Amino acid sequence: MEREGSPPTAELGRDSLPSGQLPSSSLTDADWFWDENIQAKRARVETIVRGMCLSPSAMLPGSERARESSCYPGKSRERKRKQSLPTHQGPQKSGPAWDHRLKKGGTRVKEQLHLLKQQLRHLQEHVLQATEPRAPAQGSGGTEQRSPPRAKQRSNFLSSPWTVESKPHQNSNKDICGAVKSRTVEVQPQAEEPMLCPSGSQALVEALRKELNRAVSQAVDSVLQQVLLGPLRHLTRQEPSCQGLASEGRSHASPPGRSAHKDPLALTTLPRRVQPQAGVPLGNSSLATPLDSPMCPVSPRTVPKPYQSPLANCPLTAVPSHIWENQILSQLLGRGSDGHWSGSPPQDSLSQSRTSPEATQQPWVLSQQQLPLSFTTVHLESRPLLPSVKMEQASHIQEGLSPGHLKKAKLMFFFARYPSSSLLKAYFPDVQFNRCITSQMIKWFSNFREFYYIQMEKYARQAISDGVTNPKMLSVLRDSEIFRVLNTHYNKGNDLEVPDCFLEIATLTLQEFFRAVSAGKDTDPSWKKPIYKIISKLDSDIPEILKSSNYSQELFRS
DNA sequence: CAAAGACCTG
DNA sequence: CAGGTCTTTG
Repeated sequence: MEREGSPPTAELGRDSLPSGQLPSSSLTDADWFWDENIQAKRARVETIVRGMCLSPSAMLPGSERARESSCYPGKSRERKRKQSLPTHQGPQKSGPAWDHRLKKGGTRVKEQLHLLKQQLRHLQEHVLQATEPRAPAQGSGGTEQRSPPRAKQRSNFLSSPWTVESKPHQNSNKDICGAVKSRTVEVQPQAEEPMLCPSGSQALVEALRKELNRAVSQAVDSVLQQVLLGPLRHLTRQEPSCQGLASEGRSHASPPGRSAHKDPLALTTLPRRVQPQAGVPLGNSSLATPLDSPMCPVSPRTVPKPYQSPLANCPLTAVPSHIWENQILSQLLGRGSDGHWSGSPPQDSLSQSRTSPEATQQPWVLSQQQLPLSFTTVHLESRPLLPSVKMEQASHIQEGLSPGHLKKAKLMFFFARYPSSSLLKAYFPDVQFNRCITSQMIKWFSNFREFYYIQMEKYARQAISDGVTNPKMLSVLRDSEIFRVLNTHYNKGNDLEVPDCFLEIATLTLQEFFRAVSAGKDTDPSWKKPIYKIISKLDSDIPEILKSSNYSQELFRS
């Protein structure tokens, strides 16, 4: 009872920021090198194939969005602390020797590679068959534009005054949602491109065939390497602009007590270092509707829908491809591998950044934007071709929790502060839940909240001592100091663009703390409880992409 | 009384 | 972040 009031206040001095830390270095040189290398390969393949058939303008949004996160904020990152998770998981720890797996997997994978190659060849033939009859019919005139402009997605981040100014380095999230891109699957849709070829010129077809062959082989190689080295590194890139789509239609829930804050200044949370840029209406944009992007729908604490309507614009709901991809990788992997080659130093990242926009695309994203019909066709068609190797699809279900899981949990915190255990289970399909695991995860979120509330209280008090009187003056914007702190804590690697809904919640929380403290409520031992209660009702739906088990792995490696 | 959380500590 | 304690809740 009594311990509630005192302790937090003690350290609320504005100086006690948990900053000044080092980046947790988890990338090995080898990882880097291979990744770049493979990216380059992919790029070439894609370029070739596309160059053959597509009118250049067709699918490119026009800007190449450099997604290389090369320039991290020189800022201090979190304390580098070993992520001690998998180690001491007490009871249900299975301590597999990872390197073993790798070795064994090596040969097996090779065999599978051959298999794959063959199968892909089959696929090509299918493709050609599909192409030839069609080409003459089409004639040279009818190259229609098959890619609806992707402006819609882009507008989200482009139009955001804050995104632009506050996080120039955060470019991991350009496209729409969707997260994982699979080298394997990706090639296939490309292979369908010939349909677009204007004329039925034999030469073209012939050339195409050659290139296809080459491309496919390369792609397979790439996949193999990837799989052996760092399966999912950089594979996923969260696209938050879609979170809103994950739910019904309430794009704009405004919980009671939440209102638009139109104050031109967000004093406390706007650190001195922020100079409003010309033309960027910093504060006057209402927090409630910062972007045209949908807000996270605030959902009452209900059971998460296991599957969102596939009718949503957001391709991330294309679950099938997802699973599909899992299967492929699983097969190649045999089981998750953790191989680290020792290799050459990193290479130029130029080639990569050049092509990164496409490289970042996900198969199912492509499918909707660029390959309306063909993708599904190929996709379905090719499926049976693959594996003679059946594999338990949910292959890498592990018992312990990996650092990747932790990362993912943190990202999830942006959407849900109080996830139920069932929600957690739904979002960690690759985790074998038991009592310990569950409580550990719950504990994680408990810790997350702790940090969160401490920060909120701290900044609220700071605002008060700074002379702020109107809670509406407070808001958490992307350039706020508190935002930086939070982002650093929950999203170190900028794996995800912090969703606007989180900013809203944070703002609200901040204001609530402000009100409470300035009203002197903090003398009450349990004065925070009402705030907790409010916040606990404001969890949003979590984007489906986060559900992917691959996502954890990807995060693991990055 | 058990479970869920907050809070404290290391 | 994990462990432990203490409260609260149902």
